[in-house]
Amino acid sequence: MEKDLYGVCPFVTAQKILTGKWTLLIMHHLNLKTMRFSELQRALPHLTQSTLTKQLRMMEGNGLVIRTVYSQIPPKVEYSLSDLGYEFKPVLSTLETWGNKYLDFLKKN
Amino acid sequence: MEKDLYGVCPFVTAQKILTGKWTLLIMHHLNLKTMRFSELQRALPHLTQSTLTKQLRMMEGNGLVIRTVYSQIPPKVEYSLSDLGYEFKPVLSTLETWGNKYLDFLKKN
DNA sequence: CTGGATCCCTTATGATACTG
DNA sequence: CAGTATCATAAGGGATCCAG
Repeated sequence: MEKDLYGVCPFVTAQKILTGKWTLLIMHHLNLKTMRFSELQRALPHLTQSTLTKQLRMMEGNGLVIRTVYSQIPPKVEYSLSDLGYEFKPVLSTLETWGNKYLDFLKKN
Repeated sequence: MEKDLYGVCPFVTAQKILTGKWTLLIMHHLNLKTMRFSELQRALPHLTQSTLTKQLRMMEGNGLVIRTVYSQIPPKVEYSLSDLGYEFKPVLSTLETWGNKYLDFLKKN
């Protein structure tokens, strides 16, 4: 990832990482456990295969996710969080709490 | 905001809210204090006027921001966080921490 | 000062079909 | 099983100009 002038602000940086429409959801699942590609697909039925692949590639490129390939037939690929990815956990927690408050808010309105 | 089937998950909800490229940054500033439109512009020199307006309208629509108009010449409009917006504060804190870790990571690589 | 109205462009996302 | 390739579309963001 390039380091431009805007990139010195933690919020701008965070925002960049979170742009992907499914990033948070994938982070959440991988935070619970390492998963295979097909497991992620089942857990996220609203993504197409190609979209999921792109998201994972992006997250891998950003250093959030580690991709482990087992050379065998049939192929097996596992996705897990990097150290940086695990450090994201507090954000997931607070975000989950807030997301639920927001859902309550929506119900009342 | 519509309530579709996906909207029962706090992460999906949160992701929707955070899609805006500048949402986090605006939240951060408004979390510190109520600001006028022109103050926000100065604080965020990389947004055009029209983009800032759109972002704020979106955040207002999402219930994060409150827009107060003072009927006077010249016009004065203040933006502040709603209760829901203030409850977002823990997310901002954890995100800031993580963003800084990420920046450190980038420096080393 | 605070925005509205347009037009344009890039990027993100999705559908579909094919492959080692 | 885990992708790739291609094509199509949609949405977000930005530039510019106008206005109460």
